[in-house]
Formats: sequence, C-alpha cells, structure tokens
Amino acid sequence: MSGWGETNVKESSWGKDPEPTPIKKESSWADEPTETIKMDQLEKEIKEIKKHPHLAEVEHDVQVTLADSNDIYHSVSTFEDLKLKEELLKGVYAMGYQKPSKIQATALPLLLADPPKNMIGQSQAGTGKTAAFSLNILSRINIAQKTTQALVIAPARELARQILDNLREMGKFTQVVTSLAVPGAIERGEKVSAHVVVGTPGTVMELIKKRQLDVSKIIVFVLDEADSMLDQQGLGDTSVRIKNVMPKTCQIVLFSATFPDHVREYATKFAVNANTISLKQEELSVDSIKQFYMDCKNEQHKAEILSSIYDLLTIGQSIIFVRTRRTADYLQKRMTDEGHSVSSLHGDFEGADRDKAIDDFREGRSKVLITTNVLARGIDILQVNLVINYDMPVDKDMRPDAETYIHRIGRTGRFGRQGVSINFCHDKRSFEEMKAIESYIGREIIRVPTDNIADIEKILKKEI
DNA sequence: AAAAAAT
Repeated sequence: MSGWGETNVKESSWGKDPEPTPIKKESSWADEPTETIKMDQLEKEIKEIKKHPHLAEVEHDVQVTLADSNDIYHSVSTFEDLKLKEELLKGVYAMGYQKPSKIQATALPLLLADPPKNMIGQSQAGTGKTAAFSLNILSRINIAQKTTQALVIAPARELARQILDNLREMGKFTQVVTSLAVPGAIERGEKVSAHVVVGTPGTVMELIKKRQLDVSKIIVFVLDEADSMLDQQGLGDTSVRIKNVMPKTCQIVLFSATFPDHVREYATKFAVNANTISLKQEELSVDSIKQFYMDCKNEQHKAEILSSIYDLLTIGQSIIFVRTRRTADYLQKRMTDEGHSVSSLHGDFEGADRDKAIDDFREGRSKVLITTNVLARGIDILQVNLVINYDMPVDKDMRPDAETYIHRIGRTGRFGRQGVSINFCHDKRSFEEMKAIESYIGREIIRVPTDNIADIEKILKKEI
C-alpha cells in the first residue's frame, strides 16, 4: 500500500458556512405536541418539507485518500463547479438542493474524473450519498446507446425503490431510462435494456443468468450500503458473483455510513485502487439525534411502556424496530387492539404489500411503522422524528450490533434535522448490549425512568 | 435473526 497519497481535508478548504437555517420553521407540527395532528395537516407538512428538503447543513471531518498520489485533489463548493450537463443541473436544483453536502462536494470530483476510478465512500446517515452516486451515473450515461450502462444494488426492496425514485427525479430533464430489478418488477422473459438498473442482488443475478439483462456495456457498478452488501451472509456471495460478471473496466463505487474494519479490508480488494473517503470512529453518528434508554422490568413491560408513550405524546412519524418478524406481527396486533393506529412491514410480506406499507408511511397515511432490520438502512423519510429500538440490534451471533444501531437511529435526523431515539432494555443482557453500543459510538444514551408516567411525559415531551 | 431467490 506504500505510495498512496494521503490528503487530510481541512475545514478551511470549504470556508465557513453561513448559519444553518433552523429546521423548526419547516416542521412546526413538531413543536405542538399538545394538539392531535390531523392527517391532512401532516400531509400538508410533508408537501411543505418536500418543497425545501435540504436546508440544514451537516459538517464533519472526512479523510480523503487518493489511489494515485500524483492525482490532485479538489473539492467543490457549488454544483456549477462540477460542470454537469445543463439538464442534470436543472434536476439537482428542482429537487431543492442548493449546494453540495460535504460528501457530495468531496466525492463528486473524484467520481466524475476521467478516466474513472473506483471509490469507497463513507458518510453519515442522511448526508446525501445517494445523490452523489446518482449524479455520477447520470453524467456518465450515453443516451444514444440503448443498453444498460449502470447497475446499482441495495440490500432491500424498499431501498432499491427509493434509490430509483431519487435517480428518476434527479434525471427527469434527461432522457435517461431506468428500470427496477426486484422480485415481481420484471416479467418473465422480458428483456431489460434501461440505461440504469437499480435492484436487489437475487433478482439482478437471476436476470443476468437468464440473459434478460446484458451486462457487457456496464461502466458503473454501485453497491449502496456496501458493508452490508459484502458482509451479510447470502448478500455477500451474490454481490461477488454479480461483480465477477461485470466488465473488468467498469467503475466500482461502494458507499455506506459504516465500514467495520474487517469489511473495509475486504472492500479494498473488491474495489481495487479506489479513492477513499472515510470517517473517524467518533464521527459515525450525528449529534442532532438525541439518544435515550428506558429500562423496563420485562418483555411484557416493554409493550406497556410503548403503549403509554403513544398515549402521552403526539409524535409526527415514528419507526419501531424489533428483532424478529414474529415480534413485529405481535406488536402490531397488540398496539392496534389498544387503539393505536400502527402498521408493520417485514420480509414475510408479499412484494405488493411491502410497497403499499412503505408508500402509505412515506405519504403520511400511516404514522407508526413497526419493522425489522429490513428498513434499518437507507430509508429516507424526512418527517420521521422518533426511532424506537424495541429490541436492541444484535448480529447473527447475538452480539450487540453497533453498525445496525447507527443505521437504525439514522432513519431520523436526516440532513441535520433534529431526531430522537429511544432504546428499550428489559434485562441485564439488553442493558449491557445498549451500554456496549454507547461506548462504541462515544455518545451518551440518557436514562428515562419508567416507574413514573409523569416523568416520562416530562422528559420526552421536551424532545419530541 | 433478517434479508435476498426461487425451485
């Protein structure tokens, strides 16, 4: 690895930014917890947020390592600096982006450089990674050539759909054709010739095997949530198999908020000679997300406390994470029986039901979503202001899973907005899991006592 | 344990 040039990006290269616009104006409903939110009001708020989605700014130190020490590194401060095609720039501004986020300002010049170089890019949840790789893809597509030139794979159906929607919106003034490759989206025997294909690994591999998707002209291959795509059993194998059929010259782009050491090592072999953008350990999670824990007496007590939280507080929108599909089903039924309007989503559902559940939540038609790790990563819903870890995240060996934790709480506090997360502990083990994660990410998780309902109300009402 | 696949 010797000879790699290392450049520490200094704060001064971006200059001092103006005061971030307070987000509160954009979401006044978050400030009025005493009044019941009417659904049409929430829908109005969502429209309002969508008009100005990217006002807040997040600044963090990143470290850039160039694959070739002779390269000259230059970040940008405006989208104009990127010399994008006119119709693409129009799409960027139409989406409400004003200036590049840090990851966009840092990654895009490296991604867009010719000849193309691989990239391993790390940036916190909700800081604009999708837009970064989407702009690279849209810039590189040759419209006249009616073949697939870019492939994006992601770990879940919902995320693949979201990426595709983003990409379409950004490219809506271009003639780029896109296609979704998830179960049920492509007819049997139907040939896929879209310029850009976004999908999940199993379906993409099937399409390649059945010769419905021609990969020979692909020039960009993106793995979103790359650490998960490479490390998770089943996902990792398929990702490697797909990579092995990609043209040898194609640009490989890996993005995630987390790259645990053992995966990063593997990633540098998967994407050789990559320019890398990485975060320090202590920068992994964003400060705008307040973290709490509530120690409950037992499993039963968790459900009671959950119910009382929703009795006490008016919450914009929230996601409740549980460990198993079964718990999701159980909790959904129980909360519904207790008069709360909650929906659920997990991998046991049919594709169409999954689509409906996430679409309803996205549009504000449902406000509380109980789910598994299927939605832990990438899902971008600006009005989510509370994430509850009903079960602490654990990995396949039942060890505390800090990466999943970081991704889960990252479903709130998007683009510098405020967010709250609450962890439920109910025994020594879950308490220790929570403490282990707390020390790993280096941020305090504050205790909320559960013996007095009035206390819960007092403490949480201030935050949510 | 969940996800991703479909036979």
